[in-house]
Amino acid sequence: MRRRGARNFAARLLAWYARQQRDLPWRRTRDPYRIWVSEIMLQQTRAQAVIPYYERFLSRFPTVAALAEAAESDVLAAWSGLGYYSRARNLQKAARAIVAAGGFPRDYEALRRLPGIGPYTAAAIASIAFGQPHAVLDGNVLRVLARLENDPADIASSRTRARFQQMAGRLLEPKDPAAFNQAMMELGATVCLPRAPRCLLCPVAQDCRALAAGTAEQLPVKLRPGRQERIEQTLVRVEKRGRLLLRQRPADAGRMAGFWELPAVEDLPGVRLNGALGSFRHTITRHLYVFTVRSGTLARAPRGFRWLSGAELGALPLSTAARKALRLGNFPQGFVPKL
DNA sequence: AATCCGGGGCA
DNA sequence: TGCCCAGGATT
Repeated sequence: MRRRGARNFAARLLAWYARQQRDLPWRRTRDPYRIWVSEIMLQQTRAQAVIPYYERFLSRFPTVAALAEAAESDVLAAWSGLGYYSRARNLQKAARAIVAAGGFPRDYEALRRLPGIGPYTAAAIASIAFGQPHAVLDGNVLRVLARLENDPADIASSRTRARFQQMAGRLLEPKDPAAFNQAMMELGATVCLPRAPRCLLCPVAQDCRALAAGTAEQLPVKLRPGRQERIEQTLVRVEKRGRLLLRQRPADAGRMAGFWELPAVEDLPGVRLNGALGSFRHTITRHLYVFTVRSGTLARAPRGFRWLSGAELGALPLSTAARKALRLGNFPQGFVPKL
């Protein structure tokens, strides 16, 4: 980059990546569909968390056509537990657009027009699946670059991001954009860690101005307090003849639309409450929910509710909060909520 | 430019 | 407990 030029930087990085990269399932294919699915799942989600979902999702929907033809509830059920469910809806919308267009888009601009594909994902697919010279900029790359340049700018600001995007583009090795991009992210994920970076193992330590200055652990700078809000709520598990009372969130609900969840106590006028089954915490973005779960009885299902068996639950998108609530007891028989 | 969207893993 | 994660859409 500076002292020795971008070429030598890329050479050191790529040599390291060739030896030290993790064996991840999406690195064993060049199928654009599989690359695409992996990139969507990896948005704001760690690789280790993605792996089991990735394998299951692809065995369930092996091709773009299979995904396009599926029922949305099946797609959501396969995504259930991964979070950010608009990713799954947009993935299927995009699959239908790809089928309608007659093929997978190959260039950055066309990829960028698909729902759920922003600047990062378009660059990732264009480079990894099609070898095009677009530099990715994700949380890992931002951190690596801030440290390489010892740059204290706020990475939450869009100006800083635009500047770093240019920087990444200058460093990019045009002979192998796929490996270069993945190597930058791999470095951030396994060596250039947010706290306690492993600088002794870093293949580009000689290029790093933050290491020389002793500021690596202070970088990157990210302003934005974002206070957490605490919300307490009581959920009720109402059972009748081996079935559980659940309700489906409306299709136009802002978050987790279409997901099945347990009723809160205020949703059930006339419910008779029994003992407490336990409590648990559940964080959604910046809200900390503290749920208490009680069992209750009710003669008939109120409007919008249904009685569901354990087998039926298994095939439906179930909120993670509902799963945690069901783990507190033994209902329904034989149903073990995955988590 | 600020907010919202899930959920888990880590020190 | 707070922070971060192969971000994107909406306002």
